[in-house]
Amino acid sequence: MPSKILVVDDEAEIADLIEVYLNNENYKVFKFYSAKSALECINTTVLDLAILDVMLPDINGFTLCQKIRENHTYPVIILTAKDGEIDKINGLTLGADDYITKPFRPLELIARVKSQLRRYKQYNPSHSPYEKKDIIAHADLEMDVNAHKCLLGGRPITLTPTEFSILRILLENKGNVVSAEKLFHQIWQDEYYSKANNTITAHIRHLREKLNDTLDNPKYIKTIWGVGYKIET
Amino acid sequence: MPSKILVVDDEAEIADLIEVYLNNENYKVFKFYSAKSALECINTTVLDLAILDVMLPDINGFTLCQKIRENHTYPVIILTAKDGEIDKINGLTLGADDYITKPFRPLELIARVKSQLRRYKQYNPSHSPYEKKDIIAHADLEMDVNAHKCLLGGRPITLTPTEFSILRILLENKGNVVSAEKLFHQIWQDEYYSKANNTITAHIRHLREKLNDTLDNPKYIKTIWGVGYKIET
DNA sequence: GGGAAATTATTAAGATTTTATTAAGAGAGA
DNA sequence: TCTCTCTTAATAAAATCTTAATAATTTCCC
Repeated sequence: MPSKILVVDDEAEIADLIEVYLNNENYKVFKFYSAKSALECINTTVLDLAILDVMLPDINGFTLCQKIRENHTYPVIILTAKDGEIDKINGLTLGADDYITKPFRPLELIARVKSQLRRYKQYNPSHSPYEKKDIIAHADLEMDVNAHKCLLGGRPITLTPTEFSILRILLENKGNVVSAEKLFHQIWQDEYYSKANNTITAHIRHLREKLNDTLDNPKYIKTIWGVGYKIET
Repeated sequence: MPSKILVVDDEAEIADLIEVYLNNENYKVFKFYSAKSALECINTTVLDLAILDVMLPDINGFTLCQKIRENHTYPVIILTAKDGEIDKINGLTLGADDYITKPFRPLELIARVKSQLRRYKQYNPSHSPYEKKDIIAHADLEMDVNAHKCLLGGRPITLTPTEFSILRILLENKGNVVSAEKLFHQIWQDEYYSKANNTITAHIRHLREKLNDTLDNPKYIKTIWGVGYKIET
């Protein structure tokens, strides 16, 4: 399975150039010209590396990097036109793994990408392609994230996008409680959240219905009163 | 435990300078002016990172890097006077994790060191000296903060959010007395507190009930008269 | 030191508030 | 039109807080 790489740069020529070089190395590229459009990808796709430009029109690269770090540990390479030392140090401090100044030499970029991927995957068995999970399984539940399929005891059940996301997030945090607020923010980015909002509960109900979960003895989604929901390990 | 960093450079001033900066960050530095003398250290010491100059009198930095990679996976940063693209690409291809050209800015070097260590240790639990799990244990009590679980002698007991918070705060201050007022403020931020308020006491009672604590000889939550509550070490 | 008086803590039960579930239907978007 | 999402309102469940009575501990005055 080829590594999946996120590329975000508002200068289309540069993003396109990077894409060409990465494709040439057989990587799967997810290219975006704005941070906002990239955010959805970050929250729904299992990625292996991200290349972010700092100067984006909507959200800057540093912030985007932090957003990634909230839930992921794959390497992040920051690209920038500025060569300021402070900038570099900031970038690296905020969770980036490498910092490359424009204009860069494509082959060096590729070399740094390879180096980061080697560190991330080869030297770190838990991230290696063999154990890599685009398929999340738990008990007799099985989710194929890319295919957007969900099997319950071998039988397919149809989930709406939101239901799918909720179940995926809960499974990714298997064993830990996830608050309604966190679910909300993971799914709808940083929109306003209020406790009066009942949508998460509604979707949870639909999910439990489809999973045949009873409230008094739920097999999958447990309610932790006053805290959130969780799936037991 | 401070991270252990190998520094190899035949230019003594540079090696010494790096050592000063690294010591300043509380790293333990193993400094050598030649590759040969460094080799023994590589084979006998458990290191966390290596900074290697390319132009060494005896064995060049690339070779040294490969020697390290024969048995170790900790990050290697290559230093060089040359800014050639081919060199950089070679270095990164041969197993290095980063490549910095001289003259370099010390703070950038430090930032890159930190970034590499973060990747190596923090993002990769198997190398991390401390467990990442958020578990507080005391006697036959065990709290998993993320899972919002509490085990008493291996058996799960269900605590309400407030009870959970109180027990957590007491355990975090194990050995020290925590006043009712402090508990109150930790849990309900900076709301008004009055001694007439009996809520903390009520929750303490529920907690003791669930923990099977008797008042005359409490195993967990002791009352310090006129002061507060504490859990003995 | 002994013994009220004052202070502080515990207990228990039930009212209140908070939080979660349910169900049905309106609204948006394909 | 159909599915999905979100809202509303009613209901249910659980946790929290209050009250008041009781118990324990300290204070302090003789």
